[in-house]
This record gives sequence, C-alpha cells and structure tokens, in this order.
Amino acid sequence: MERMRDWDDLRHFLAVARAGSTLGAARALGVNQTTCARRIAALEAATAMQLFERRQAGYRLTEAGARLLALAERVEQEVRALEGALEAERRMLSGRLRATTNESIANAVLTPFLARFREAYPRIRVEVTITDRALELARGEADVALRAGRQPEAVGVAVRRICHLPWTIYCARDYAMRHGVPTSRAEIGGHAVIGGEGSVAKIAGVRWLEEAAAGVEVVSRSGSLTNMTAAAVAGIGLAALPCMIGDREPALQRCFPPVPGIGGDLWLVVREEARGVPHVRAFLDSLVADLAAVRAMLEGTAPGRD
Amino acid sequence: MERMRDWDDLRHFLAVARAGSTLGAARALGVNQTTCARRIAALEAATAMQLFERRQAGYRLTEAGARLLALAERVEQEVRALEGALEAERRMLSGRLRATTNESIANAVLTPFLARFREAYPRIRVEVTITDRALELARGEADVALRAGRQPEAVGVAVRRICHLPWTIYCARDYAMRHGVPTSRAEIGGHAVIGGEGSVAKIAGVRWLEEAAAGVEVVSRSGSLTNMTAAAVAGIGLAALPCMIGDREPALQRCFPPVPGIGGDLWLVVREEARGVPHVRAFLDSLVADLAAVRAMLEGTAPGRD
DNA sequence: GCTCCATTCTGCATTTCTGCCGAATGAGGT
DNA sequence: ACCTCATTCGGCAGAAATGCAGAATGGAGC
Repeated sequence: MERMRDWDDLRHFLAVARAGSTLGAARALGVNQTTCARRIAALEAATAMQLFERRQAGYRLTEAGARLLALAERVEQEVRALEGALEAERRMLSGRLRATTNESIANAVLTPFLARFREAYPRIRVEVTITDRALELARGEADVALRAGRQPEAVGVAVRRICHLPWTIYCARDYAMRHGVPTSRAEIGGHAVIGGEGSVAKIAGVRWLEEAAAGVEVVSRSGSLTNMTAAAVAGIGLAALPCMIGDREPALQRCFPPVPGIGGDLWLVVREEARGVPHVRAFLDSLVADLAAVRAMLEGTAPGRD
Repeated sequence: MERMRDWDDLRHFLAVARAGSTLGAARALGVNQTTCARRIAALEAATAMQLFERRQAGYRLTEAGARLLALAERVEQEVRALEGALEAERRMLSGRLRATTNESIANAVLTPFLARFREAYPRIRVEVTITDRALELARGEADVALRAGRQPEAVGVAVRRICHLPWTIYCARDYAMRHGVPTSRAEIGGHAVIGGEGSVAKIAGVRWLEEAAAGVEVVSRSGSLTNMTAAAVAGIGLAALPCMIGDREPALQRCFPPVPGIGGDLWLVVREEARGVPHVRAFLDSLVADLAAVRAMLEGTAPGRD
C-alpha cells in the first residue's frame, strides 16, 4: 500500500469499529452517517483491503480489520497524549487581559468563573472592571465584555450570543408566607413593588412590573439590580429580576415562571484585535465552556423564546 | 482545547516542521503550498497556540511547537506501524488472477515482474496466457492485460496508459563492425533488412523499415518480434524493434535514436468487475509501481512524444 | 547595488467533501 | 402478520477545501 493518504480516516475507522455502525459513529463524531460510510470506503479503497462487512445491522470488522483496530488504538493513544501536552502547553500561556461587565453578571457569572480560570491558567492576569457603563472595547478600554439585554452594536468587535436570560418576578420566601404570592400579572395589584431608577428603570422587566402594579405604591427604587435584590431579600416587596440572579438567592422564590417578552440575552463581546491572541482565546474558550453550564441551568427553567 | 478536529493536520504539521517551510512541506506531501499554510493556520486556530513563527525565510517552530513535534512524531511512528501491519495483512491476500499479454511484453515486463510479485504475495496465484490474440476481458477470458500499440477499445474494461514505447532500428554489434551502421533513413538502402509477416508486418515500425529499404531484399520475415530479435542478434540484418526489447539485448545496438512516428504506447487493461477485488488491486498496484521503473528507463532514452 | 531565488500571502475558480433527503432492507417487538 | 426502528445506500445541492496565478518580501550571490 502507498502511504496513508489521510490520517483522519483512522479517526473514523475507530469510531465505526467501536460503534458497530456508521450511523452510531457519525453521532459520536458529530458528522453525517454518509460521511463515515464514505471515509471507510475511501480507506478500504486506498488500502485495497476489506476492513468491514456491510450488513443491514451495521458495519462489522473483518478479521483483518480487527487486527488493525489495535494498531489504530495505539495511534489514538498518541494523539490523546499530544492533545494532553497541547493542553498543558496552553496552561502555561501568559498575558494580561481586561474584562468588563456589570455588577450582576460579575457576581453571577464572571467572578465564579475567574476562580476556576485562575487555577487552570495561573499565568494569565485578568483585570476586571465592573461598571454599568459600557466600556468601548474598540477604543481599547477592555478586551472582553459580558453584556445583557439587546444585541450590542459596535464596530471593531465580535459579538456572540451565549444564552437567553429569562426574567420573572421574585419575592422573599417569608414575604410569601406573610402576604401570599401573586400567581399572575393581574394579582400583582395588591402587592408592594420594588422599582428601578435611572437606567435600571428602563429595563423591560422592571417596567413590566411597575405597569402591572399600576397605582400601587412603589415602596423602593434603586439604580442597581444588586440593591433591588437585597431589597427583595429583605422582604420589602416584589422585584423583577433575571432568573440568573433571582434563582441564586435561596431567600427568594419565583412568583411565576419566566415571563415571556421581558427576557434579554447574554452576549460575549470581544475586541477584534484581541480575538486571535492565544491567551485571550484561552480565556474565551474557558469562559464559553463554563457558560455552557449557566446556559444549561437557565434553559432548563426558561420558557420558549420570548 | 477541544479534541483534535482533524488528525491529518498533524501530518501537515510534521511536514512543515521538517521542511522548515510550507512550500517545502507541500512538495514533500504532494499538495499545494497554500494548503499547508492553511492547515497550519487551522491547527493553530483550533489549539489557540502559536506553533510556528512566520518569516520570510519560512516557518520556524516556536518553543511550544518544538515540544509538540516530539509528540507528533510518536503519532507518526504509530501510523507507520499501522501502515506496516496493513501491508503485512495485504501480503496474506489470496486469490486467483488471470493475466494475458503478448510474448515480447511478457519477456520484457510481465515475467520479470511476476518473480518479484510472487515473493511479495505468495498466496495470490497468477495464471499468465501469452498469446498474440487479444483476449476478451469483458467475456471473462482474463482479468488483466498488457497491450502495446494504439489505445485498446473495449467495453467493460478500464484502460490505463503506462508509458510511451519508442521504437527504432537495431542491428547486431558485429553486424555493425562488418557492414557499418546506417545513421539515417536514407542510408538504410544498402543494408539487409528483417521484415515482418502476418500481423507483425502491419506494425508501424516494421512497415517504416521496409519502406525505407524499398527495393532491397528482405532477407528474413517472421511473424514474431522475438524471432525478429533473434534474427537481428544473429547478424542477419537490420530490424525495427521497440526499445523496450532492443535495449535489453546486449548483442544489439541502436542505429539511431528512437524514430518519431512509429512508437506506440503500453496499456494496462483491467476487467471492470475485477478492478475492486483486493487481490487484483494488489496485483495492479505492484505492477504499476514496477512499471514506473520501466517507464523511467524508456522515457530517459525516448525522444519527445511522436 | 543589482538580480535572482525561495518564500509567504491573497483573491478567485474549481474540485472535492459533506450534509440532507428519500428509498430499500431486515430485525425485533406487538 | 404487521408495524416500527435502525441501518445502509444513492442522488443532489450547498459548503468547504484545494489548487492556481500573481504580488510582495527579504536574503544570497554576483
């Protein structure tokens, strides 16, 4: 035989051999069944050997194929070793990186993540700026930002949607015991309501609550979601909050499922120039992997898209 | 980093690391330089690591890249081992195969090849039918044929051109000493000429010689090129022969370089149905590899296409 | 200082690969 | 006996990878 034309065929060979079918292998590899079948066919053609028997029930290794499997596994083992080394290499990356977000997201997402990230990449120094102002990444004020709400618009940056951020109405558990819980928008009328101030007052969820409570006294106003959360925890009244925040407070409970129409999205914004830099990539990759967990948690409890 | 997306990137990585440039690697791999550059870029993007420094003089490994090289070489080693096993596996192929060709090609090409082939694939039984008749492969009279001349036409077969077969005029060395050597078509007039008979008389080269020698006695006629060769060796006169045959006779010498216009081609014909069968493939692959040597020898001495 | 050469990169055309869809085929369960 | 399910295979359209040609760059040799 000539030299192996495409080492990637071995990856497919292993997957098919293990799954026992091109379909199963395709699922495992995240590709189409046809692709697996074709790569096996290509490998067999290149080597002029029959590696599998085609059956209705799937692909079964021939004797020769089975003998080859062991060898292919050794190749795989070395590839895994290389991947491991690559990972180790990567953990030695160093550099400085400036991230920014608002207080709520910092508390719920970024800060917990940073703890893990520092473990994995001790030589990457991350400086976090927590502010309500949206720093201008394009001007070099920061490299990475996490933003909530509508899709951020800016030039010179790459924007990526992470997940949906459902909102709903929360109240303290002891508030619920004392005053009961509204189970629909109509029942909000009789309750004390915590409102927003400044830019916070403009948030869809906060407006929704104030409008639902039309005529009722707003007992507290705050320009910070964190503050509003604290007010709710203190049992002052109902507050509209992102589930990402409200669910993290053991003292709070949802009044009803996430409200359609008041949710936002979580966006990851990266300065275009910083995007390709290895240690920034490492940060982003880790962050995105970490956010997958947040996403899973939220989507599990979220309604459909609103 | 995620899992390695494409193991074949490692092959390119190795090639570039060794060649020191994407261009050199591309040559080694038989692909385009751009492809190498792009696969390295893809690998670096996937791993978010800089593996090479781009310079005008070429690609140079970074420190991290150099550390990875050793690992990649281990992968390669395992792939080579697998290739070896595959080859060994292949040598255990068994089966029967019928080949056919004419006497000249059998002597010059097929028989010498068969000796080597039997060593490599002891369990494949090859039956050779040497005949001037063109057996009908499509009818199952044989699986593989080697043919000389014009492109064979037939249905149900795959035809592949191996190389050009130059012809020229030969005479025995001692004939040359006794009678001199014609150095052009015009000088043939005074020499004794060996002609063909039957289908051999129709071959372009044989006709060319007889026409060049118009009026001169044809001292011998034979229906077999082998016979004509023997006659030439015996010093009877000049003979038109394919260089493939004439050059193999130490007792013969070329009168002049290959004559444009009288050459043919060597064709490999395979019965369509037999093409995919492993042991036939093994035979064909070996034969083609072997013929590359024949080709190199002939093309080295051949004129341009005629 | 000049040319020549090997190299990299970019934009475009083409080939190749991949995914998707539907049909066919058996096996297994009801 | 029939349905359902998992599987393979073929054709087709879109996507991705590849090759090609040209421009730019910088070093080596004359």
